[in-house]
Amino acid sequence: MNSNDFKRINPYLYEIPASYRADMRAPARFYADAELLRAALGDKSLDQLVNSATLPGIVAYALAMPDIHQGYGFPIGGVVATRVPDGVISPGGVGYDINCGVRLLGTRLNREDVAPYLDQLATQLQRNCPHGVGRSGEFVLNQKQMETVVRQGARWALTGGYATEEDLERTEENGVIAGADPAKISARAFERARDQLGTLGSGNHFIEVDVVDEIFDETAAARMGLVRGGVVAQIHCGSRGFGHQVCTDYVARFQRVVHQYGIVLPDRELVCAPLSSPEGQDYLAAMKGAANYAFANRQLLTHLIRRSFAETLAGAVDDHSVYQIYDIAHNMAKIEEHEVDGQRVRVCVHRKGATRAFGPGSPVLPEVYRDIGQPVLVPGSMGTASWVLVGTEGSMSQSFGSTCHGAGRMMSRSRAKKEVQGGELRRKLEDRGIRIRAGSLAGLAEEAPQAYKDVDRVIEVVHGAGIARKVARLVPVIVVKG
DNA sequence: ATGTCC
Repeated sequence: MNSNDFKRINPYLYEIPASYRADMRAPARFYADAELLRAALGDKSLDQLVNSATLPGIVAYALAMPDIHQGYGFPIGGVVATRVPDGVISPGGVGYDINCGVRLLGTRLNREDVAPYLDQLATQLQRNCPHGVGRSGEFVLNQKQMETVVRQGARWALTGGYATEEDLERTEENGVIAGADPAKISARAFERARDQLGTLGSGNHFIEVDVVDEIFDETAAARMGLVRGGVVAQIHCGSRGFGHQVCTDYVARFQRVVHQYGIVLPDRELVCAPLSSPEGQDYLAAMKGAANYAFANRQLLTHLIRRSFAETLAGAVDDHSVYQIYDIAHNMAKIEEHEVDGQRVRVCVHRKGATRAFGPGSPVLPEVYRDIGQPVLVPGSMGTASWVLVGTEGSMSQSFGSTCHGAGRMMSRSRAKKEVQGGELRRKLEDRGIRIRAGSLAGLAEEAPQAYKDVDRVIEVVHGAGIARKVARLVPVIVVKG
């Protein structure tokens, strides 16, 4: 594949026609500029995008966001909507980290308030928030409690005083997706995850403290309590070993039956089952359970962040309270209604490394955000900016209410580890005034900013294409990683 | 992403 295979629809959108390959059931569209197109041609992600356009029941087109990169079967940064009930659902279209997502927390503090306490705050955050591969935390659940988390998501955390009603209201789906069924989740998944709630994990997961660097939409920013120089905190993590095991289990189960449904796959990793099949329905119920676990996980991390702010700042500042701005998923499949060619259609929207971005007026948004559109949280690579956006009418009409999710990896983990020295990277970031707390220097090297695309460029594309609108740009002052 | 191979 090369750039000649693409038709340029507008300055921010390319298309591969369905005639490109005989097995495509729809065209493939890629939101990008010339440089991001060149970057994406460096791995298999665009071939994976074309593969995803062969799925039975696909509606309109397969979509790729500007931060696309290679994933399991599907590209990370892909959006595929399949028709209900005759389309398919694919675990690879969701990803191994089910409901990996981002939570943004606000404070009443500004940069000057926290400046003297940044080292102490960084240390407390690292101490309080368990991090690293396989790491367990202080919340150890029995089977019954786990099943409650599966059914209730972040709402489960109300009972222990780890959540407020406002936190839940300001979470996608109010922090709980209906229809989760613990009976569809394996004993092994439960065993792996019962001591992992309220833990960060590793890889690109992080907790950050950021300062608002620039405001682009005063009205929307004010609604979220964002002011220039204001301090916010960000959580990026997912469902830990729980979602991973659910995905593993269902990929194996789907592989055993996919041939029975007469589905021909260009890549084994694209394995799927009809939405109406027992396998499809069971996966959906299990995936919802893992998604609810992830919402609960980010909720408990919120509790630990509040504890860290209190321990560091109580008595030192007037108000150290931490409130929820929003929490979004970027690895999920959801049944939604969208308008396609003037018709309302029910579809299963697979968003893998893509964020829901519902526009103004959507009834699923909390009242405080209904007229500005859904907040969209886009973390950049380590040490670079992160963005707050809102969903638009354009995302609703063009991209099944979806937009990008991050900077997008450009260099493999192994290459980054070879080319980047973790200790040196940490020094460089610390020299720029960013407090780094990293569990592993090798892990830090894998997340080096040079291994990622330029998040500001990614944002220019989605903003320019109209599938999200800029609200605020954030820059980090503390980064905590596994 | 992931008890980075039950």
